[in-house]
Amino acid sequence: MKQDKVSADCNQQGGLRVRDRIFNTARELFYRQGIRAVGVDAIASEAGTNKMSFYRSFASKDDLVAECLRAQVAESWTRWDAALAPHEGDARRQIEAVFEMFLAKACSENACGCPLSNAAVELREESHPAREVIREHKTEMRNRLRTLAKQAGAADADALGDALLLLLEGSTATRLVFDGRNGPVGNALVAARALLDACLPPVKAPRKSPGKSSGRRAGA
Amino acid sequence: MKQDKVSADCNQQGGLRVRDRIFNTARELFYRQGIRAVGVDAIASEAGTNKMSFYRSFASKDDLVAECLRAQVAESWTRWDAALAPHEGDARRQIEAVFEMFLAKACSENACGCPLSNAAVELREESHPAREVIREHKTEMRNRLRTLAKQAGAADADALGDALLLLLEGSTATRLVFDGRNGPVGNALVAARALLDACLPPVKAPRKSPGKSSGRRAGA
DNA sequence: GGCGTACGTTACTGACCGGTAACACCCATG
DNA sequence: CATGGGTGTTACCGGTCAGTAACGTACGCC
Repeated sequence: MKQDKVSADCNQQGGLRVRDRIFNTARELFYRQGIRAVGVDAIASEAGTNKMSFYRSFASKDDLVAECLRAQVAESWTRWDAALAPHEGDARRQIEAVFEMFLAKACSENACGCPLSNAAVELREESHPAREVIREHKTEMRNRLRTLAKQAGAADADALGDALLLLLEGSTATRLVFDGRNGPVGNALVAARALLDACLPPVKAPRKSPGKSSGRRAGA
Repeated sequence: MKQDKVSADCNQQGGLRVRDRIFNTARELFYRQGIRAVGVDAIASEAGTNKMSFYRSFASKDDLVAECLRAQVAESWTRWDAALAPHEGDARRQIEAVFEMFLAKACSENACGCPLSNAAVELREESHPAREVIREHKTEMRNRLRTLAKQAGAADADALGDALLLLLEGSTATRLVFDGRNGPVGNALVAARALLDACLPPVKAPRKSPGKSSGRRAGA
């Protein structure tokens, strides 16, 4: 009756199918306002459609939530691998690179924590389909950091990997309270560097000029 | 009509007034299941009373939430001060003590994160009365850690304090996903010790035997 | 006894929630 | 032209939410 389809979507999602518009809108709203705070009606209307079309594309809200988190996981690993790639073979530099990438996201304007960790707070029922996604992702993250720590030559790689994970999780968590510029996340990178300096063996004859490997002040 | 008052409260809150029973029940339910997941009806009936008595004691659910968090803040600082007291004058030992206390709580069975941080995830509206409580508490925590770092002689005390805060926040946050025994929180203390060793000047003639100050493996 | 305080009980409001039914319409494909 | 898939529209369901009104009752205190 009133199918505009060219306008109506205030968000710039012109050519996308309804399902994708709903999906993108849901991810944004869930992240910004919280999962429980956003109803399917709000998602649908914000996506320029209605609730009926929502349920033609998704079996339930819970399913949509799980799928949004799965997409988040995939994007997260894409960024992760992209950060590692330029420093193949230098595990310590890879750790620093993944920290830089991660913290840049966490610090960015409008960031409000980790979508997965936030979902873990909001969705406590063990039966929720999102919980498996969350646990799997965090476990994988932990394993990857421990592996990197081992490759970097840490004596207790598991402890170092866990320490790095705690710094990362703390960084995203504090962003729900503190500013991105003046908050404690601004010191996460120097903390990681200090930890790496303390737990890793001294640099063993790198190929390049050995004096400037860890750029800024490494003392704190 | 049916006022039992001696039984009816399955939880052992026999002699307490209705207001206190509601308050305690609400804190427990909010923490365990999440704030948005718990309605006033559930709180009232779990406290052995009804919704009408709820609204005779509290102006609104949001008010109750804020008051629960304020109580959490007060208890938190009580534990904090109790942890510091035995080591007056030894700031580094105080930091370790507060970490031990904090992590013991975070690791304990049935722990599921920090009530304040969890509330920050669930209650995103800036106007919510809980947000001020949360921000104030986390800021105070940051300041105290920075002060302790300075007293311990850190060159960059602000950075060290922030690093410690990130470790603490990460520890509570990961407890919503990982087990208390096998999770990364188990390595938070060694991480903190490594950080302290790296950022603090070497021990300057302590009174006691200097060889065993940092008990376990300090190298991480 | 009178009275006030604290509390229980029932019933209700209006809003919102997740989810569904039925129907109309556009448009591409055959 | 006919068909069918994708979509918009309206109306509805049962349930839950936060919050309120009105009334009844137990008990302590003067």
